[in-house]
Amino acid sequence: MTATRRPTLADVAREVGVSAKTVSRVLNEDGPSSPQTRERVLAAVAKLGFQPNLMARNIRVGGPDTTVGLVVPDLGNPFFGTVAGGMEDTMRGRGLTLLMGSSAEDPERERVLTQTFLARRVSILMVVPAYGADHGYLKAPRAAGLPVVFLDRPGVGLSADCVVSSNRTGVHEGVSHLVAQGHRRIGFIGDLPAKLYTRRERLAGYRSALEAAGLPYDRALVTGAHGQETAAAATTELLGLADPPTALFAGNNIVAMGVVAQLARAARKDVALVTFDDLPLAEVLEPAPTVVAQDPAAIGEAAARTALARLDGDRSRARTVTVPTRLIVRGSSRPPRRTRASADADG
Amino acid sequence: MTATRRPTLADVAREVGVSAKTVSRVLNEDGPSSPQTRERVLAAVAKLGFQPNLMARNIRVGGPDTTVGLVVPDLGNPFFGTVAGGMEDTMRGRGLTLLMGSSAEDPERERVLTQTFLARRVSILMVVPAYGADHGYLKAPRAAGLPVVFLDRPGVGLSADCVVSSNRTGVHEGVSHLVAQGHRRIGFIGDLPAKLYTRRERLAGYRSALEAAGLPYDRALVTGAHGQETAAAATTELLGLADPPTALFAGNNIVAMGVVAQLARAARKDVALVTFDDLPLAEVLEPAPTVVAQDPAAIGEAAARTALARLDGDRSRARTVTVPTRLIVRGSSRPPRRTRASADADG
DNA sequence: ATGAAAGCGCTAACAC
DNA sequence: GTGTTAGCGCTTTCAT
Repeated sequence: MTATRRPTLADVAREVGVSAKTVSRVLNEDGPSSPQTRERVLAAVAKLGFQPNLMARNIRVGGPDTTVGLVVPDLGNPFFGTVAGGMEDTMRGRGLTLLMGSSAEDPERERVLTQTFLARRVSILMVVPAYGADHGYLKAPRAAGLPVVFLDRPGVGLSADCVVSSNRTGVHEGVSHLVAQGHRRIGFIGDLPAKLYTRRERLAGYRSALEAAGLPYDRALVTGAHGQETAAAATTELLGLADPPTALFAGNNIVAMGVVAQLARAARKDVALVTFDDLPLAEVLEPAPTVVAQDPAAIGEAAARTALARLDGDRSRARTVTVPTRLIVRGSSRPPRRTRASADADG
Repeated sequence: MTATRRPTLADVAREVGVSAKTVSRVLNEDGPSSPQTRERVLAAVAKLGFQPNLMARNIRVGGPDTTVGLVVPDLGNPFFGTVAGGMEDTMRGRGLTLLMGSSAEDPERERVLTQTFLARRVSILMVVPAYGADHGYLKAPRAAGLPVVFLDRPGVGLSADCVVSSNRTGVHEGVSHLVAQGHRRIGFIGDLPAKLYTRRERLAGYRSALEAAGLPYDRALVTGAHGQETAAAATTELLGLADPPTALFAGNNIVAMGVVAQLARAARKDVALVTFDDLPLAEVLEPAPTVVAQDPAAIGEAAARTALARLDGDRSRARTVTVPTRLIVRGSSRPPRRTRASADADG
């Protein structure tokens, strides 16, 4: 089996006995062409199995490639997968293809990946910023007209469009719900590192809810985790406090899974729980977790729409789109049992 | 803010006062270059923010682009996301970037996506075939040296490398486990359509396990579902039979979620369950599902390794790599309660 | 150690 | 309606 060279425009032209430009015209429905040549060109294309080289085309046309570069921290996390899906659905109509890669939450890898996207002359760049990354190096490409959109978290060192969930108000709502159920001591297990945007925003929502309820902010009740195991450990730690919380708030989907697992193992059905991000099979768990659900597909769509508007010439200043979260009340956010601690507090 | 033109090699050359080729040499560490020119070129590159145009490079070099095209049926399904992650980890060392798109399980969309990948001259093409798709059109590119690997399901109309889970033996093992627990009537809820490769293979494993145990194959116990809701309905249907199953086997992760949810809603903890694919938070569910776990990351890695070997000149005939599944026994596969039906059967 | 010219596969701009 | 020429940004080849 010899590796046959892929046919080019010129090969097709030769086959038909016309010029390359004519073939190009037929294929791109550019200028006019007689029905007959049209026919014959198409036949030759089919016969040779010709496939236009998009790279060559793009290079000549000079415009950007019809791809969208997307950097996420983790391909296996369904949250980002669903974001990508929403994005793709919105982009398909424009003939844009997704270039996708994982930064593994590592700024260096994010940078390398971004650079190869730039080298490919993507039409649009979408980035879920890795913690600690600086995006100053995107200033020039952005100034040159490349739409840049940050997802889930704002970028650093660069003012660009950004699409995030309503972290603060979402958490506020979730925590207020716990307060309304009668909880006075509510633990917060955020993501890590503590300076991560989502962590800060969500913690702010937690604090504002406490404040609104006239409840004190107790640092001992606030911790963080990265991954299911550390979230489980954090749960154990909070529940082991001298004056333990009667309810917990979990700061993202992974943390939530760790907390749910640990509460189940410890058979602590008495501890109320609200999580950020919905969980698969949530309604089946006992108790079923009350959640502040994000809408990842909507995030992807919003990002796509924003970027396409830029591509279409929108030169207004960078804006932040906030995609609303939704509180889904299930069984896990029940009122506190009256323990000695809470009885004391009430007294 | 004027849209500054992106600098080219020639711009850098002009800035330094050397020829384009010299700049090219420095950047690619091709031929020799004096330390001084090197220095000055690098400085100019940094100053102008020059970014080589990969498309232009590839076009001249003639080889394929350093991208890998991957087509999956659903970006939001973590199974495929994890496959992609495993793949990417293996590819990164070779400087390959992932082009990823969703076919939405639609042959037409799969074809369009594949064609744009071909037009981009990807180095490798990876496809999770949509049901009903025919891949004959990939013969020519494959003959021309493009490594093609099918994932999860074999391709149709084209003999190419393929990486699949050990569907048949995995299910055999899972069903045999139920048999060993004393179950005699085991329902099978596969995926749909019924002719889908994974469905057929898994059903074959079910039948072979029954046969090995000397149990009859009862068509009434075999059904299928697509999506969580229909899986729940199928569960209800099977359990409503005159002579209902005491155990169920769920044919994939989505079906599994529907079955778990329905069993929970119906409070049927007496029904044993084994699922294909592990579930998030499985250990926390009550009862915790026994599963035949796939290893999606390993599938991605195996696919990547196979394709890279082809890229490196491996011309041996197409092979199928089978990635082993693993039976994880949890609480859901308990022995049957003695019901009248089973007592009759035993008598 | 460096440069000039030619060309990768395609299309823009102008012929005719 | 079709062909010619030039050139996108880069690298190859061959000089120097």
